[in-house]
Amino acid sequence: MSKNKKNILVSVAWPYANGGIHIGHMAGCYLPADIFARFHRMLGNNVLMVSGSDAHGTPVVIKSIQENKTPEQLFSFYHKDILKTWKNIGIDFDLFTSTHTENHEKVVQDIFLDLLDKGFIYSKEMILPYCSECERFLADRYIEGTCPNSECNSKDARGDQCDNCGKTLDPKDLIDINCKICSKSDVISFKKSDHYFLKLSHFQNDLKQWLNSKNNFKSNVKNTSLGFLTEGLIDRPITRDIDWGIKIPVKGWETKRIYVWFEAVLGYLSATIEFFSTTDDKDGWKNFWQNSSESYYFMGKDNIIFHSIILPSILLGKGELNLPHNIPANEYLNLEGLKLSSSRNWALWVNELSEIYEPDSIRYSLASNFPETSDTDFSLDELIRSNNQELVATYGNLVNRIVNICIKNFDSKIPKALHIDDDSQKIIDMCHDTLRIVKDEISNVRLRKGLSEIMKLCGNINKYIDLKEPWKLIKSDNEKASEVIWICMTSFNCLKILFNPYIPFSSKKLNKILGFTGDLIYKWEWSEYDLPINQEINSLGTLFKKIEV
RNA sequence: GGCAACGUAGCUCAGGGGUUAGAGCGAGCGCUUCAUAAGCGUUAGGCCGGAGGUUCAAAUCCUCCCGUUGCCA
Repeated sequence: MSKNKKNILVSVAWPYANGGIHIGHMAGCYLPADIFARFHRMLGNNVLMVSGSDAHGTPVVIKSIQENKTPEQLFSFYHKDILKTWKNIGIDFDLFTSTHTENHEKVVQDIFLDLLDKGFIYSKEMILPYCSECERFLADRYIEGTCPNSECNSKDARGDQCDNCGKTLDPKDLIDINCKICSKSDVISFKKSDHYFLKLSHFQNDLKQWLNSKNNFKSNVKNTSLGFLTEGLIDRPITRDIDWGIKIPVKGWETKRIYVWFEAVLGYLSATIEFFSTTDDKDGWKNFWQNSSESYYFMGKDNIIFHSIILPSILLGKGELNLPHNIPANEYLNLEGLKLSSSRNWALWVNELSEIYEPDSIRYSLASNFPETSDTDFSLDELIRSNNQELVATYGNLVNRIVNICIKNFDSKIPKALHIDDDSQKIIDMCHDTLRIVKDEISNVRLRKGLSEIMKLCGNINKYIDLKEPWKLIKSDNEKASEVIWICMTSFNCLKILFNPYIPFSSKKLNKILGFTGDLIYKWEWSEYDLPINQEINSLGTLFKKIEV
């Protein structure tokens, strides 16, 4: 670990291991986090980017019953599928683990016992729906019946809410209730069951003070969280009657498990501990959870309060652990105007998409339209358009036109500039400016703005080329032609850096085209003299392929 | 029902009390030909969801309404 560098923990929401990753997940958190992490690694900061599959919980159990598998088999299947996605699209985790590890279980149980010992966790009796056929307690949303609202009477009301009239329900009020899992009626009864509760109410004031001080939070995150506090925090049960999940480390509680929302958010901590457990520095995790380290939590907007209220409460209870530095939650990405939905199969799966399109094409089209301030819309037409009109026409073609001139007229060697005129100097200045601007934008997690600034630089280099007309200079003024080609090449060497967090595959290729060998360690540093004169460039074809429709 | 965010050119989105409201794409026109029919220039196109209010001044702040999304009950 280098000194005088920041420790940046990039925490990314844990995907449920009951399905694959679609473009909504990608735009919501995985790609933003990856861009952010790659950028900080380039700055030379100590970065740890962690996440993992959320293996436990009722949705995994239900899906496994439907697919006639064990929960473990189901989790294992999707965990592998998700790992494949990261590889396909270039999401570069330092550790992508799961909640189904011994390490995670131990971390969660230790914290559970610590909070229990401190009185932040207490037990209380609840009355819950129980299915005699399935022999299990059911979550409210797994029982259904007729809506008690006389103006509605919908037969598809769930125990927690009626989708038809939108009313929130108490499961006991449902008429003709039946079990959603076995689909039988007359099997539901209400039974007593003891559960542990997290004393959220205790943290109300500390959370309010903390949230009020977070001026770097975006307004949706801050206001949603503060609004939640205004309503008054209510203690929530953190255990369930289920047999798939983390065991409760207390005698007599063997038939119950810890509720996913309590254990999954602790995954960030357990994953950090797991990462360092395989190194010589077993206590290294503390560098990312204590003192001046900064933690960023990437997620979709539906997940905000788990990271702004629940996790901070647990961390405050445990003590000596940093609260989130920033929670750059994104809004939602729609697909052709409609909400993404796995159950209605309205989604584009990243693994399927990456079989057809280059990862950088997918990354670019998503990043140029990240839902950072409002829901945004995505379509395949838009992916093709942004690939062809922006990546191919503006950036790829820019590189290609100059590389061709260099190959044909300068024997594939980087030429030397004897003089730098004002126009050329402007390009160099623009490169420096763009590096500075984009650094600021990415640091503040305004990733879309950063990307558009880089494309603007591409446009300006194209303008410079049209102004200078090097294809004419070659015949009339070779010295001037050399200057123009050198300026372009050295600015490409800057573009390679600027684009690397966003579209790393093409940056790697550009690095090779420019004649560098081996895996260059990218740094967020550039000088016009970084590109050696006379270095031989490589003809490796275009950076991007046009998508024919 | 409550809270929060959002509603801006044909499309996707920026902006956010102060001269004629911005970008990219799409459309029209012109220039160019080194390049992946790529590049450059230029024109057209918007009572900034609706109605009130505050202000010398509102797309921007406030209230209400309508719509979209999320969370909570």
